[in-house]
Amino acid sequence: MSQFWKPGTERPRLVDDEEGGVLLYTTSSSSSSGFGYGSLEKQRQRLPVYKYKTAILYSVETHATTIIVGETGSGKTTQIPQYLKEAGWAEGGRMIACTQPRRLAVQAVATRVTEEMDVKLGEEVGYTIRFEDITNEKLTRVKFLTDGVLLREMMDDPLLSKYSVIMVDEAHERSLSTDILLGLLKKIQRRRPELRIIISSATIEAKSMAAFFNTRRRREEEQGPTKEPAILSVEGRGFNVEIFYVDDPVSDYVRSAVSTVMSIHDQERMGDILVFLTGQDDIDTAIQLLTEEAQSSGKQGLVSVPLYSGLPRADQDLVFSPTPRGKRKVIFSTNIAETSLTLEGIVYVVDSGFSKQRFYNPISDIENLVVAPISKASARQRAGRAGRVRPGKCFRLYTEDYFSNEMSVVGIPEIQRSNLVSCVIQLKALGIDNILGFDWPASPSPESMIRALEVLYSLGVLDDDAKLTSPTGFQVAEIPLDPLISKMILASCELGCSEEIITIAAVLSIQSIWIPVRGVQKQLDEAKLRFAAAEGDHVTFLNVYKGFMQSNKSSKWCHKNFINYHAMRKVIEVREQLKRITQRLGIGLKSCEGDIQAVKKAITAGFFANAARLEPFSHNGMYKTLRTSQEVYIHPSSVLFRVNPKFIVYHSLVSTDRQYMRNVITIDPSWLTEAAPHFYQKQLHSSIPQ
DNA sequence: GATTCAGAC
Repeated sequence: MSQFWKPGTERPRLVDDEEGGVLLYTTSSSSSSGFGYGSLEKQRQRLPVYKYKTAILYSVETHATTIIVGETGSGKTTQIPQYLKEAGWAEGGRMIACTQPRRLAVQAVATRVTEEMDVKLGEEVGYTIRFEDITNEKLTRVKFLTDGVLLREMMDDPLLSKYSVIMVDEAHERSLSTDILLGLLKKIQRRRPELRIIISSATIEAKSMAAFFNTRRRREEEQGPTKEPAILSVEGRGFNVEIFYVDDPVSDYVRSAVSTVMSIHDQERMGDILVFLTGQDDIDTAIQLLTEEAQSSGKQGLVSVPLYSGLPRADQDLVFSPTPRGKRKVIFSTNIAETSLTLEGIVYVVDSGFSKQRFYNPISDIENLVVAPISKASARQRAGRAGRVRPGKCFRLYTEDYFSNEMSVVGIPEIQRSNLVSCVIQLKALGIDNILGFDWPASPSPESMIRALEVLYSLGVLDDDAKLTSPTGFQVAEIPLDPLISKMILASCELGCSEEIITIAAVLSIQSIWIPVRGVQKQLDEAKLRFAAAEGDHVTFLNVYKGFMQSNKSSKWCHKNFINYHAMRKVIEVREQLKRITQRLGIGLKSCEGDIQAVKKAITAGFFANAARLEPFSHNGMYKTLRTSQEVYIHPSSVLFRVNPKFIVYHSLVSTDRQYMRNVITIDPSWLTEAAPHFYQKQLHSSIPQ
């Protein structure tokens, strides 16, 4: 698909864009290979953060916590770890850590810093992300890592004692793992007064971060660093972006976005356009509309490109290919372009004012994906995307009055919108007993916490005192997956089908192994039938995995069978990791040699709470969950769709117009009481006929 | 016969 590349020319490079996003250069002129040490050093000194070097180092020396407010392009991410290193914070066997929310950013920043320091990656400077540890225990002094990896490291070293300074980058994004990490770092600080924390954040969040880390008590005699956090601001290097609003609210933001693109193309000078929409549906509709309108009005020179994370890699690459001469590229994107990817050459931004967000309802225990208004912070971030190469313009498809008076200042932190089962078990594993009293940067609702505790208790992971059980609780915590999946893996060891179950676990932990196609639905269904198992989707995954391995992991084979090759590579990676972990836990892998009943019993051992029963006289395939008698249906993508077996266990619910069960297997209801007698005791004689 | 924003161990 990358037809814009000439063979033999350089492919795009990943380069840190100073804010955790990744900028993809396509021109060889920005390659650093042409620069010697001297000019790299000059480049470093030209970054805005350079002027603040002394102030930053002084503040870190004298304050337990320093908050750096750094705008786009300030250079904070690449420079501050180097300043700390130069100032001696990595001496005496200590290390400097810098966390990022995203893997790609970790790799890009680490690579950039090794170039600037003229060292080899994995020696003095290294990085760790899942599946990839490019560090050397003896040599590495500056380490970049995802915040999720740092959380995992705490399981072995709860006080993170090998680090002298921990810099948490992009804290304003308030991702789940960043918030957990911040809460834990505050606790560690009390035990390790010598530890320094640097939090880099956007303006809007700085004050609340400072309040959170302010542990100074009145009249307290202070020793060591000041407890009250310091706040330092570093200006960015973005260009000015002029903001335009609509006069009246728009009723259809997709249509409105398309007509805005048309008028930009008509009236504004050259430069690419980035349009923020909510999902694949919006994006496909918008591209179709734009094509039609351009055709009917005879306008030429527009090249529209979709961008969302589920897009196959080859199609994603189109976004980074240089815009052909005399053409204007229009990128229709989800939120992926707001923080995760930085696009070069964008001069105009069209902001719909919406994004899809996950919300969790602890009462019904259902996670929903809904189109919701974005925050002011997001709107500013989106607008900023227009000012990276020259002054730009941002067209907001909402009124100025709405922006000023109705938009919330910041979004709801992820921790308040999520199922907390994984989070709670992680805290428990770190010895935090009083989960409900944990000091968070933003507290999740008590209902969510209690629901998580209930689920973990029902899995046998927590005991009556809400302490981790031994060995089950500790083992489940050790496995980096949803605790329900981890429990399934542990059960499979006893049932002698762990070889099969870790394959299923790996498939369930990635989005989808099928190619997301529209229009060729029929072929996809036929391909699926080749692997379909009467027992259900999980067993079907085993058939797919077997076929993939027999094809010698062939991408051609995947293509032929409508299977996502990259997803299968990931399945293999996760599976390898699970293999290592089970070995470490001392539970060997065993195959059940085709005894599918054992496999289904293991699945039931983890997912017994997700059991449903077909309504006796249902003509439309209506099921009711055994636990809450909720109305649910088998998802049309399941191999058991329209088969409608009497009793099933599902992996997850997706709710649209109905509640659909995704990934289901048939079960014998007696396995439920076998797997979780405590859970199904009451229902034993009422809802489960024996 | 209907779809899943983004991210991570």
